[in-house]
Amino acid sequence: MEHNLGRRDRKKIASRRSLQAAAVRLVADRGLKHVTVEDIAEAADVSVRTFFNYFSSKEEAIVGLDPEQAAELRQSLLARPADEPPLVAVRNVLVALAAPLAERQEDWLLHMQVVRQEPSLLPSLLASFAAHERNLIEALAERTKTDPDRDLYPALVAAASMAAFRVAMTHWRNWEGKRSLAHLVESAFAQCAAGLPAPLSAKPSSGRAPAFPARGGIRPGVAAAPGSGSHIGVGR
Amino acid sequence: MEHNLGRRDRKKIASRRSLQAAAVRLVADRGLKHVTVEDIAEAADVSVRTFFNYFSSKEEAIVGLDPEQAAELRQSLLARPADEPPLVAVRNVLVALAAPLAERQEDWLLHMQVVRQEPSLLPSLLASFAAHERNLIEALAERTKTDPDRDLYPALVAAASMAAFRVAMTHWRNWEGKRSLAHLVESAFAQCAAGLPAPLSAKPSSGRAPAFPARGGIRPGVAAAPGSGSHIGVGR
DNA sequence: GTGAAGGTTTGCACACCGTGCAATTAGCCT
DNA sequence: AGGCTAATTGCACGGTGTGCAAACCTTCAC
Repeated sequence: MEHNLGRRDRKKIASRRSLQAAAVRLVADRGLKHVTVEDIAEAADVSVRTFFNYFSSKEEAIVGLDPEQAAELRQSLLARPADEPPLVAVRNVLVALAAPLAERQEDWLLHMQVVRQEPSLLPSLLASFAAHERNLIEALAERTKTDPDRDLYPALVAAASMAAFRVAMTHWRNWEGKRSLAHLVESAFAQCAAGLPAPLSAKPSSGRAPAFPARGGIRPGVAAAPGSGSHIGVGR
Repeated sequence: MEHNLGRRDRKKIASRRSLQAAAVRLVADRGLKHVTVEDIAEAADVSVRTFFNYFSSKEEAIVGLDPEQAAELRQSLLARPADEPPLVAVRNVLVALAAPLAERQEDWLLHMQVVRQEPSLLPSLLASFAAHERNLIEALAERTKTDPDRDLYPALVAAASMAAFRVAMTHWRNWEGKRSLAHLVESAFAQCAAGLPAPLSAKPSSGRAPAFPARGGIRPGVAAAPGSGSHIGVGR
């Protein structure tokens, strides 16, 4: 899949990967603030200037944003059978995307851990999500033959889908991979497709019964929940 | 509401507002790249160093992230009657929040226009959304008595709500305020609550006539090209 | 009113970031 | 081999963001 490329392009890919890996590794070790671009460049054995030929910032190197992945997602979505409702089609694509992701669990969990521990990476991360979302919107608009500038629908489905995926990823990390990512994604989509009814309350069949929780508490009793800090940095 | 503060605090607020206003105004004029922190500080008549006492970056000054607004949102949500389903409660809070926002349409549309024209602001903007989302998650978890670290539900509702609001805002801007923001928000939430069914199939009772003001002379340059290169600045 | 206490503003120094430019190096193709 | 093209590198330079200490307000107590 990468073997019909010349040495030049292979080196390029290698350099990029090397820089990304070095960035993640160093930041995991020392923390973002104690890693300079010079450090990363040195670890990848290239000049600082070359680093900036690949990435326009430290953050970008860590977040990654694979350009070919975008096109692939779009293709996958358009390839789904036309009789699938949009939300189902997106779900299937994302579930399929989750499989290979789960194979490299270790890498991804480390990656996500770094992002969690470094709030200042959040802006970049979310921006990359936004890029995927735009991609999704266009693909959905094409699929449903609606105008994304006039109609809420494609933007809504895309936003809800990304939200579902993001939430699933976050919980996957919280459980440290002990629950299947695909399962979490499916669960999230199922709840969205059901209109996000109140939990624990009434069965979906009868109307929105406001008859309420009664606080049965299905939650597993496992204590834990170390006070998850909720600092979010806005800015650089 | 601000009069029981000493002169000192009033000056602080004034400085902050002044800096924000100057930032937005200057960027709207010259473009982000041609505005330095020094320019902003000068326009607000404070030193550069003082600017950094208020904001940690240019971006933060523009995006804004009002700290008191967060607490207010949380309060509003907890104040909703307990028999409202979570999604409805959030919708009502956000619709209420949209009203005062629509009053200052001009300011907000300018603000949003600046953000749209400057993709490198997107990361910061999304991060501020994320901050609100975390806020929402905690409030929802409290309301539904679920553990946000173990249960998908509060995170899902929060994410979907923010998505609905964000999409509504975007479309509001696309229509330049010609459609009521509150209506758009309600419409978005209604579609979410219905589970985002495929469009065109079942028409809502009150048919939103898709007969649109055919793009006549409205806004020439805004809508970026169809092939809108999904370039999104990730990073600084 | 006066002065101490505590907060804010400011200048200065300094490290890091990100980019344009031009020279050099290395892969590619005939 | 030798020209062509693209990547790498060094250098210079302006902008960013922070620590520190001095100067400068408010506030409050006396």
